[in-house]
Amino acid sequence: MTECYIRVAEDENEEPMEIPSEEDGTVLLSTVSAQFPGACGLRYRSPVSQCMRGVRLVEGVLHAPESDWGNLVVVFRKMDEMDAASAVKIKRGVQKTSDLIVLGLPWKTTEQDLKDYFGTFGEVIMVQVKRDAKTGNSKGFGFVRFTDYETQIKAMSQRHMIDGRWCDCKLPNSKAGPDEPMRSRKVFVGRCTEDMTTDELRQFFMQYGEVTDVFIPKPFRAFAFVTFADDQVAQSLCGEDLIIKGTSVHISNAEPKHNNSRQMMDRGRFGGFGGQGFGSSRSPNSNVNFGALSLNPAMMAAAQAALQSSWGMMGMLANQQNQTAATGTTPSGQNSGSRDQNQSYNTSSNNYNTGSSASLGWGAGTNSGSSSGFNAGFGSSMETKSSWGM
DNA sequence: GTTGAGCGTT
Repeated sequence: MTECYIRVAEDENEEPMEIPSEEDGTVLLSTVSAQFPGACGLRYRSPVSQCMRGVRLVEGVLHAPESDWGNLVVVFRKMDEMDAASAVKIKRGVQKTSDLIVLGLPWKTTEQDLKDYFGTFGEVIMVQVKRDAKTGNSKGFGFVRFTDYETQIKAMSQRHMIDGRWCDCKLPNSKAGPDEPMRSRKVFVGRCTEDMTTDELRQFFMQYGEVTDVFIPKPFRAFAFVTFADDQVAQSLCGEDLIIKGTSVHISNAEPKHNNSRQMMDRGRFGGFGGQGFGSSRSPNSNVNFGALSLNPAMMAAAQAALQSSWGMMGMLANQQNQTAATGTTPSGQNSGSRDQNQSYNTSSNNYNTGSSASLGWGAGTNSGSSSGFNAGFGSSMETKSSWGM
């Protein structure tokens, strides 16, 4: 077999592109993804069954279907609802406006002046001039909020001559975090194993986009942070369970350190899941209440993983299902059983952060030597987490 | 009754 070109398209109706095969007649997935970013495989329509058939993929090498390659269609990583969901997420994030601080205002400038001036850029929905409470004198700065994000971008991109002074219009420091939590370039990687190195994580996550930083807390805590150059790449991975070195890790938002679990719940992130009843009967005989349980570091980290984002708990539950399914088909797991691979989660309440009444359950096989309460242990672990300064 | 880099009483 000699090198030839095979025809590949994004869709059956699209014009195909020719990409080279290897000398042995196979095609490298990397060759495909070089032309079709995000590609993870190929498929074709079987002349026999008229169904779409997947092309065999082994270790990054695509093997020709039957006798030769016909017209191939690229399979992209996570189609349909995930792409749609992340597209919506991204769109929402981009369109969201925030208050802008206006610095350098003349003392005499009023809110009406601000509204008149910024109204020439686009619809204004809020203006403020900050004043001294007693004297009523302007402090020389204020805030403005536009309806449209495009207007906000325009306003921030230039200086403003207002009542005879040059003023700046920028994102206030106070709104850098909580207002736009979905636009982080950093993701939280839960359920890491100790043998994963920063280099390996970097290598792995490179496939999704440029990685600018990998941070693994020491000593080992079963999670890591990966920062991408592009926030959209980071966001597109959130909620995913990815397999690294045979271990399923869970990707979620890297929340700012001030976002503790209490704040997250008060913000109503868990509210939408109320009534769905997270598996209160999933493992009825293997649940241990936190109140009488001491957590080892990996479990502690797993708990943090759950609280890192609104998807964390869902992810852990989903993963538990995956794990259960996986152990059924895999003779011997690749993970040492001492870690968090075989624990079960359980809650009969949506109130995750109350001490004794919370009924988060952990699987059997945990060390229960100490009698320190969950609140104490968890509280200190959150303190530790804060000290890493995300 | 002043001032000129900053960061929002409600």
